[in-house]
Amino acid sequence: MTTYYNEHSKVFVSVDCIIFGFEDKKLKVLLGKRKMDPGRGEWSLYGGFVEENESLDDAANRVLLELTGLKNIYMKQVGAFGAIDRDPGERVISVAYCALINVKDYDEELREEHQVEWINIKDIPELYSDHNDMVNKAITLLRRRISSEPLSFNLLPDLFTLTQLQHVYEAVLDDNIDKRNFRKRIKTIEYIEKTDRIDKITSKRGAALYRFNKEAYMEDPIFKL
Amino acid sequence: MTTYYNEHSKVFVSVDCIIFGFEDKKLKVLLGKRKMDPGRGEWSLYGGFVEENESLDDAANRVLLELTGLKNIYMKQVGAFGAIDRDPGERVISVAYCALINVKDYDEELREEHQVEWINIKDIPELYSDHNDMVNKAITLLRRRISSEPLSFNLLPDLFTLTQLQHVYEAVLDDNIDKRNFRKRIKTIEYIEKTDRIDKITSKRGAALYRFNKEAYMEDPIFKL
DNA sequence: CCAAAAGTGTTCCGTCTACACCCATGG
DNA sequence: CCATGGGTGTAGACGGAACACTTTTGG
Repeated sequence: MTTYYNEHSKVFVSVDCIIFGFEDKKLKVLLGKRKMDPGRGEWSLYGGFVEENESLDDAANRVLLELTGLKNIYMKQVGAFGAIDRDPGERVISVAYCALINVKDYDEELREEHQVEWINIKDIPELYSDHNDMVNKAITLLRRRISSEPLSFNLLPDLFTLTQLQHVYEAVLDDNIDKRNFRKRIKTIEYIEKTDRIDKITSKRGAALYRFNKEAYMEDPIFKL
Repeated sequence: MTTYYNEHSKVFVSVDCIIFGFEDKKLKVLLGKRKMDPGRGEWSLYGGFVEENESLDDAANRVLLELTGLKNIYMKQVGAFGAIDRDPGERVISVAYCALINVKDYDEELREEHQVEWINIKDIPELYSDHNDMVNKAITLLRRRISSEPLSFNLLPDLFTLTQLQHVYEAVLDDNIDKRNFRKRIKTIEYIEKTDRIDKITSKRGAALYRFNKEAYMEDPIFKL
């Protein structure tokens, strides 16, 4: 093996996942208590080390799969965190990734098995290492992007009501939205399609179910809400 | 030394700098030909390895200082690049950083000594490894941010004319801007202050010089242009 | 005297915001 | 029959876009 860079030092690289879910009209993050040293017992994001045979993105997807059993999930890099002493054990540079999942797709047993919990973003405790910074940066990015990219649908089932969709925006942006104005805007977006299905769970009258037509969006990928 | 993570592998981590400058009404990037193997002779960003005694941000600032002699420069992380084979030599994960400098602050001799050149972003050649991806991502971020953060001033001298400022926006956004509308918006921004100095270099009539009052901005850091 | 860049207002149009009532149904 | 959430339109305010001429002065 040719060794070009021997005079330099190698470091551990990890990935940490900020996994967002939407439940009970609130934006939540998956957090657990660390099951290893250093930092055993502290609240923490779920993460893992990057191995030789995988890219950063692959590592993030593997970690997400390990935890949730879910594949082909929306994931985006949040940034690299590289303070010297960020990890109390050894030098570890970590790359944070943000994922958006539909809470109902996550098997409850698997969640309990990994001992992670959905924590409201307004009630996030002090976390291990710099994980609070990671979560805050992820929230900032999510807020900035949710109005210019069709991200919200990742937090909902395939079929959703307009009220649910509005609640997602209200939870992410932490602000109230006028119902009529919201629905007016949705009507102008062709690829948010009304289906003939009716949701009777959350209302007596029943609410029309909509779907995001990804193919139609892809033909003209412009999103503004 | 306690070793917690021995079962995992370490990798080299580098930083690469996308250094933007504004010259001749154009947005440019500092590029040079690689002076080491692998990839010797290929066009490339300027970079360096992250050492044990420095954070990622420190490493990026050190590399920038090595190249330009400049300190306290606006720098922002662009993202981590971690494909397995991105470096043809060995596994190297690289974190890209974007810097904005005033071209006139960069000593020409130092520039020639390092054999780097200002290349118009419209004429960027094929670059080493994934450096084209890094540059493209940096440009995308810069475009997104220049209208909501006071970045443009970093590309200009302390005193600048409104025409110069407009040219910066036109170069970054690659679009023409209406002069009257532009100046109207500038007038509403209190912390872009007209000075009593006149620039007689680029016009016979002379143009008023303005400055960005960072202290005034910091008191109420809202920027919208 | 003329070329070259600086400087300056108004009108129009589209977009965003505020706002309140009726509808359908399950219990 | 009533409590609960679903669904609908209009008017006024505001902000962005289009647009052309006068001023100054060095050469």
